[in-house]
Amino acid sequence: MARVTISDVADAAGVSIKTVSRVLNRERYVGAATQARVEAAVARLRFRPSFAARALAGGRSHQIALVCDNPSPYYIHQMQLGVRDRCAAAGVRMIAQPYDRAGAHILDEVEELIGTTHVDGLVLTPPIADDVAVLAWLEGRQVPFVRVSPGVDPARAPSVFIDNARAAAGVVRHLIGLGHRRIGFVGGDPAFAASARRSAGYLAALDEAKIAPEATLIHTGDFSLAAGAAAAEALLALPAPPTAIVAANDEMAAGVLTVAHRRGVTVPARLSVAGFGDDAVAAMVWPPLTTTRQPTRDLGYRAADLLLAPGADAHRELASPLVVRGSTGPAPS
Amino acid sequence: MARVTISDVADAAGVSIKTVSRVLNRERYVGAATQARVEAAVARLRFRPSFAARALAGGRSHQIALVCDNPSPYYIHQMQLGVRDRCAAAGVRMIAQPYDRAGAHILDEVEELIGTTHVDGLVLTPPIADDVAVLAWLEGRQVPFVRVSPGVDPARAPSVFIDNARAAAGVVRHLIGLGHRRIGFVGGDPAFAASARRSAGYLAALDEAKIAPEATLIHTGDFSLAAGAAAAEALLALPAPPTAIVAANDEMAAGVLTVAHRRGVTVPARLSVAGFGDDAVAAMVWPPLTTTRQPTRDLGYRAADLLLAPGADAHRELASPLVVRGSTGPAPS
DNA sequence: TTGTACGCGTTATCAA
DNA sequence: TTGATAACGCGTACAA
Repeated sequence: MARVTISDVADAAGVSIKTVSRVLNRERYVGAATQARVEAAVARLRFRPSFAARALAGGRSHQIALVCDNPSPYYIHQMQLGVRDRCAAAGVRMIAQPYDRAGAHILDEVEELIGTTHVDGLVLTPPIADDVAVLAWLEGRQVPFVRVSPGVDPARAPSVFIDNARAAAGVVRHLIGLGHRRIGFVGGDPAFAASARRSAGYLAALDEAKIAPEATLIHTGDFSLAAGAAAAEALLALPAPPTAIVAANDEMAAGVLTVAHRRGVTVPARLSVAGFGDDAVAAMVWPPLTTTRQPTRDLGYRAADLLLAPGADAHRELASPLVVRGSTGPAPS
Repeated sequence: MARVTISDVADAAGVSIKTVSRVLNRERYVGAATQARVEAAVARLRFRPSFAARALAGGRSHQIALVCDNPSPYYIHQMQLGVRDRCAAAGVRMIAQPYDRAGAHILDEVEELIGTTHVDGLVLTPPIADDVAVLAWLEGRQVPFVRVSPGVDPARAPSVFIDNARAAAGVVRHLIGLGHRRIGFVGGDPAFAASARRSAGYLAALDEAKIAPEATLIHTGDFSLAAGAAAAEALLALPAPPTAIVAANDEMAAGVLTVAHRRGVTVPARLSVAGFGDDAVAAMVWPPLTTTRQPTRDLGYRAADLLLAPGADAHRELASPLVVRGSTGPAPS
């Protein structure tokens, strides 16, 4: 019942506690035989070092925090699993800290998180990754952190990201290649830098094909399913409705599909819908696309890697997950 | 940039560190004036007590963990937010610990979690809430924990839950009241106790109405959207397809809807679909139901309350979220 | 009502 | 290559 401490292990192995500590921290200068004895004792006693004590004495807590506040539960979940996997492999604990933007005062939350838990580092996802007050405070405290998909001041700290404009342009280009000319767009929450980039990509692809953008075909959402549905209602009620709709994330694409189905618009015979982003909702479209890419989890992997093994290239652009999702078909003639 | 400690606060307030500690822990016997001075100093210095030190010295870490491994990101997200809210109000930090069942050895994970982090308690969600090895180990270590929706041995520890059988029966009864006689059912993952209860409710309601259950109308899924879609494929291809389908959770209901739409089956004119569970995917059905209930977050609230303020009724049955979701309409004649 | 001395379990420093 | 000892920041027991 009582906690097993380092001294217990030391006694069991017949060495001093400092030696046990050396083995635990993989320091140099430990005799092979000694090391084996210690490791055996650790395993036999099921010894687990106390993070509290390690943090107090050593200044390292062996924990990092994943701070996220995102509209998509799928995104959060994949990110959590991705970061967690890499942390586990590195012997570090990830503590997930979900927030809701409504709760305001994110800086206070971060200050308290750092002050109380002593985490060794942070992974920040949008929109917190772009909160300059948070960034400044962390820099001041010299707390290591990695930004996921940074928008403002992207070179400011280590980060992982994809080229959102290029990826969005690719999706639109694909639709244009299928013969679509009237392509609707449902943009994301402006609070997320990715939204603007995806819009830019949409416009760039249209421009490339000499298609003039039309204001009535462009809507702004907030990444929620309901927003996708609302945009689709408006788009499909147009006198000249689009033959294809691109949504800035998969959840909004699902919302578009829902409305299309309800209104009896066949997809893709009369409409093509392309989502963008996580694999999450991909299964909702038809046929369900089984992609090998897991963009969000991948971002989590890389973010954790960057935090745990710094020194490598600090700004990683991941290959864009340029998967065209949804029931994309040729434009009706 | 050095850490602000209790002694700094003590100096600033002109008292001893013990007095500061008293104020922090809201102990009795502190002069009003003293308390005010200390609190002022705490605020001015932005002092944050170190969890590590508190855990070491006092045995309390002021942290609890939410351990979940669930197929639905929506569920996890709502649960995390619910538990987090209550913890924040109580001055306790929630550290979310998502797992994937594939990773096996959940007992090891829990042992390590407790051993290293010293969390003061655990919230366990299904299926971990029913892992008897984990339960036994926690009891042995006297670690407080709360089970969410326990299946096996439900009285074994404090828990929060709803009456799944009753709720499922209510949904089915509602459909029967609309004239439906052939009602399909897509069950959940057998690893989750709730699945069996929901099936039982379905059967009970049929029995009540003297409707004989048909094997071809009953499918088993795993709570995923794809499983709902697969079941719908089979059900709608039947010579005598059901006029209504009940899914054991909302994600599978969404899968059913997707397939129905794809096959040109109008909902609800020719088919009614009822999901069950989280609000999450409710918006996907039509018309979007705005319910005031948030069943999963509610479970999180209560679970946290139970853990943080024990002594109250240790086994809380929440009112069943008996909301019939989806496009339920009368049976076609 | 307030303060003093000790210990929690680990790492860091320095000596052996 | 190892071991003794002093921190780390806070709570607890006791004394004042």
